[in-house]
Amino acid sequence: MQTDIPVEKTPAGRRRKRVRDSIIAAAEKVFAREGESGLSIRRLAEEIDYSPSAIYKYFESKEELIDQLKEAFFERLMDRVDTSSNADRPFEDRARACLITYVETATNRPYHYAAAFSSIEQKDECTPAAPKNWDEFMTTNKGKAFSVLVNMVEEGQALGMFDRALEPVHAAKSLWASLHGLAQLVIHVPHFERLIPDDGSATTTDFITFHANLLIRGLQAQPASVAKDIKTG
Amino acid sequence: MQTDIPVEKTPAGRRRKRVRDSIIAAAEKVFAREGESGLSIRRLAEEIDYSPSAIYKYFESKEELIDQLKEAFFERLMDRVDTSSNADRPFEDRARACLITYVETATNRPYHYAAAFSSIEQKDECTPAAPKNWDEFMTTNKGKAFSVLVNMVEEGQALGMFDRALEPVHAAKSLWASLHGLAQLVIHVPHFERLIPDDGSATTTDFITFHANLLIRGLQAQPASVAKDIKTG
DNA sequence: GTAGTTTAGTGAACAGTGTTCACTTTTCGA
DNA sequence: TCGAAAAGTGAACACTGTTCACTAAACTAC
Repeated sequence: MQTDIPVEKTPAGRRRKRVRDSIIAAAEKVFAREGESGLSIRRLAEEIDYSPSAIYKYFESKEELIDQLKEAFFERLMDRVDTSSNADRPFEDRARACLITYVETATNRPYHYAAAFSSIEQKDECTPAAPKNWDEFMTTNKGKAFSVLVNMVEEGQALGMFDRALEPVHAAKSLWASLHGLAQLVIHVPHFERLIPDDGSATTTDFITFHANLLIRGLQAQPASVAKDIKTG
Repeated sequence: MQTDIPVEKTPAGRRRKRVRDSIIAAAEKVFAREGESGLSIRRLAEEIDYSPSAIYKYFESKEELIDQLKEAFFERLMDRVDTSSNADRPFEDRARACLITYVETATNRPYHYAAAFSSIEQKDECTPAAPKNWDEFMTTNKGKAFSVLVNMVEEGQALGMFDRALEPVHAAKSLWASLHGLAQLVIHVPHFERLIPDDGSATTTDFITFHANLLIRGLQAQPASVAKDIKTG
């Protein structure tokens, strides 16, 4: 029983990988459509024509399986955000695109994104897997996605477009929170984008753009009288 | 079986209310400490010394019970945000306090706040309870909390402190998203406030204040060259 | 090629969940 | 006091994740 990453070059190893992948594929299919509550081990087993207990030869628990889905999703998210922040365009366009990509990728796979933030921090030390310090966090896909934001802030500051008084990591955390929040509201609040008194026909994309513009505005260099209000830590 | 709001002036009615409240109290106690996963009907029944099926004489389902907890929490949230936005202080202080109160109240009851946004919108019409239009939403406690934000934006615009080019409801939605996101990250990302490369000693409150300041900055009146970027819908 | 040891896969079972339903007991109004 | 309505119960149903003894296949070493 070796569910991690050892050599898989022997025929048996390939066969094992094939089965494992088929489990993940089936799980992905169900999960994307119905989320965590729709995905049961027994249903999964039925879908791939194995017995429920067989799955436990490939994954230690349901949680580990779902963690794989979440990590894979975050890798994708990180990749897309990174790509759009490296495009060959003026900085402000790239910055905006980067923010918009984050929210759109998240909302396109609502169950994945929602599940990725569904566990709650326990104040005790019962979850040893949680990255405690900065370096550990930065090896996570979440951490990598976050570092894209930090780089973006720093580049904006270097260009003189963003306020240099802002601590880049703080500003990036603030940005992350704002993006995350919009994604969550779009996912969890029914018809969030249509929540307008006169029932305007604004699309989700329109509002995401509006939000991104507002965030960028907050980061921009300000008259001294305003900027001095911001404490950097 | 009448689980809603009829007259409760008769002795039997009072007794019924007492039992119902004791169920809610027990549920609240467990839920605040362990969240939805720790709260089972059987455990709840044990705690109040009734049989599990007795609970179904008072609540139609576990979901209805939890919905009550969530609504009560949101009423409290709304109340606190409203209070801090009506204090006798300069506008900017009130605005900041209002934003900070939202996040702090949310993070003080992590399971309540997380649970309040845990259901996912179904594109079909399977959830008839979801408020579809603006007016219906505004009768919700969520809606009322939201309207506090709208009022705040409008007051800031009237005072000339916030950019009048911003559509108030859009700006409020953007604000809500940013606050919601910070609350969620603090709740769901372990040690979010301590996520600093040099392990600075910034507290959660410090960061919430930083975030609020940044948001207010984004709303403030801008030079025309910047403000024209914002589309209002 | 055969013996022995891993590995793959299974079915039954355990402990738990929300929920229902026939049933008894209590309460209360006429 | 009688009868109806409500309160409360225990057993059962259909699920869930997970474990474990067990068999069947596959690989390693002689």
